[in-house]
Amino acid sequence: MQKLSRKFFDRCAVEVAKDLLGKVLVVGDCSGRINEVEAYKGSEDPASHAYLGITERNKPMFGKSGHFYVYFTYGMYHCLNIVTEIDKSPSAVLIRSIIPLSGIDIMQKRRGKDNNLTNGPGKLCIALDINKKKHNNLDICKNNDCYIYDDGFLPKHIKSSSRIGIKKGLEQKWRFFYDE
DNA sequence: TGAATGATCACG
DNA sequence: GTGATCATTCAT
Repeated sequence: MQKLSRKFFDRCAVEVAKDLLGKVLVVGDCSGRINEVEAYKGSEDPASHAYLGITERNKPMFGKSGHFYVYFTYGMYHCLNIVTEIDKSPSAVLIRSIIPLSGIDIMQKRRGKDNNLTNGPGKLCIALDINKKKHNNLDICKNNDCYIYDDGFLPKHIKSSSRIGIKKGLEQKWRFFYDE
């Protein structure tokens, strides 16, 4: 079980995004394997929250890599990102979907009736009880409750497409996922 | 296809 | 302050 270090996250967001596929995200008593992500870069990416510069919300993206960036959207949902790249380069990887591994009963309880526990950015934050107050800007390289580790699993075929739910930056195929 | 639902942002 | 927007989800 190799816990991912700062060095892993300190690279181009697109590379980190691809390499995060198959890794295991741990948040408290729950965990799941990452199977869908999106990369968001800073000044060169009009779809990124960081495109227009630093604000109160996107501040974590301008900080050190290996931190959570959690934001609240559509008045109802949280989304989870991992900050990447060196120092002040404001990039991040959005975790869009995970496959539940442990703490499934807890996640079931939090999500209610729906069988699809964690197959969407808003859903997985509900299942893992991720919110801005507790998790935003958390250093996942130095935390014992929240971190990502490599258990040796390698996705067979990684696919890519345009990112979901955005109007700008559709030409970049920075959504990455795998089926098996 | 559209309603839910409120933080966030740019503007002034 | 104000109005538009929004890296979503769920029920029609």
